[in-house]
Amino acid sequence: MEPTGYYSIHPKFHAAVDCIIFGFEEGELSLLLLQRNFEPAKGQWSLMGGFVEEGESLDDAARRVVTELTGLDDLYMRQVHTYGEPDRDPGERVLSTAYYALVDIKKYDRELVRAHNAFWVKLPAIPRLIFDHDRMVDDALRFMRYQARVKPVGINLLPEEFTLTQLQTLYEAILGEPIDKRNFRKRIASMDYIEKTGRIDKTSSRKGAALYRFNREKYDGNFKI
Amino acid sequence: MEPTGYYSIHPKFHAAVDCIIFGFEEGELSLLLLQRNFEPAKGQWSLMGGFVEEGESLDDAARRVVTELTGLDDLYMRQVHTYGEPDRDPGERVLSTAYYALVDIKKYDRELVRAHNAFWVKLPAIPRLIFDHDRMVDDALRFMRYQARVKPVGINLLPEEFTLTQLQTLYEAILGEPIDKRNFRKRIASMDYIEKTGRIDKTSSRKGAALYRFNREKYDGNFKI
DNA sequence: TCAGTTTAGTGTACAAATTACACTTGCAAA
DNA sequence: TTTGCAAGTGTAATTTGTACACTAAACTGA
Repeated sequence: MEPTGYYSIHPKFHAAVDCIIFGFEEGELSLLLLQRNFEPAKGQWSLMGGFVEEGESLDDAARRVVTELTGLDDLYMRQVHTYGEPDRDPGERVLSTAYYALVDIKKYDRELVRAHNAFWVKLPAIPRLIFDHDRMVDDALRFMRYQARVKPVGINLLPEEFTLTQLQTLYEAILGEPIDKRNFRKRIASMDYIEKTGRIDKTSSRKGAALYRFNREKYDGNFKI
Repeated sequence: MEPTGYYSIHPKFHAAVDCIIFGFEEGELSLLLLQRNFEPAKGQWSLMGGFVEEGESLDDAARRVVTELTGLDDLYMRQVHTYGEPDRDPGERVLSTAYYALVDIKKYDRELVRAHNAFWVKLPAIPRLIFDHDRMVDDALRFMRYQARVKPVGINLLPEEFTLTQLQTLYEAILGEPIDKRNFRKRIASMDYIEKTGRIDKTSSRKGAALYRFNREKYDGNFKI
């Protein structure tokens, strides 16, 4: 179609994806981080990442990388930002696109995670990360918080069925502030796409708590931004 | 530092930036678009774009590209998204990062724009664009609208000093809906970082309208979101 | 000079949304 | 049967957002 010479006078670069993998447990957000037992930056902490391959879209690369580490498919992932400073990777020039992923922390493949020398680290205890990964985490967290304020994305961090107390604790963790229980439940009650399953969770209280579920069809029908 | 072999087994890609350049005139948002008199896709409409060069960051590349076209420096620009589908450019594989820029439409360099065969096109009249540039415009517009709702970014589309009527017309154009004049002025009055200059604009009314200015120091001091 | 035209500028009442706040219920274990 | 524990529930006050119409100033042209 076009003369390939048009493109070939311009440089090419490695393209990578780095994934900020969020989990939720014990009332706190966690990240799945690698203590790198491989080069470059062996021994240091980093995000899970990987290079984009021929014929693979950025989104697919990000998905592949998270699946490689967790064994999970069907992930909620969103692109955050692309980092393109010439010296951001001290080895060679690499353009890296950050994605965040939301994961049900009960479900990941422990073997795969162990094999990668990866660990869930609670947010306040995040160690210093290599390159510009600290900044990626900041940006992803800000973006995820924004999205959680306007869409029920956080639900992807919980199991299929969850109690309202779990949901509230999750939102407190995401937003970083306590929420009034009655106001919270009033708001949830007004969302018809969060519906009672009729089943009861007995693990965390003697009385038992009603289990709820996210109804995607009802939600998509409403599309309140 | 690291063995370069680590990187070299992975493919490299062209990296481009494409810029959604917004202007504001006669109560409407416009985009600065190219009617391409060069390959590829000669004859079709596209965004202004360019390849990322060695040693140049993504942000710098986007800035350079907009400056090449408009002669303007000191631009308000934000990264929108990176598009990485393998076949998005039918010529060769190119990863493209979209940026939006806000430009005072009174100030650009007409010679440069003419030389590039570029034209300001009002939003509702945007033609079909090449590749995935339509989607880039959609995404940029959505992102810019969101930002305009929470920060006074739109002010970058106006001259240094502006009347409240201009500002209201701008926000009506950005949000795509009419705004009540009294409520609008009430809201602006509560923002101490939009301050009267004491000067009067006589061009658009016999009575004359007070000129206002954005005070960055006061705004940064407040950091409301 | 006076009537007409044009845009700037101003306040109040109502509705809606958000916030603050404390006790009762049901169940199981001791 | 008593105790402990988390689940579940309503109302009043405040804040925020929305609807709405006239006067003021200055120039123009008859």
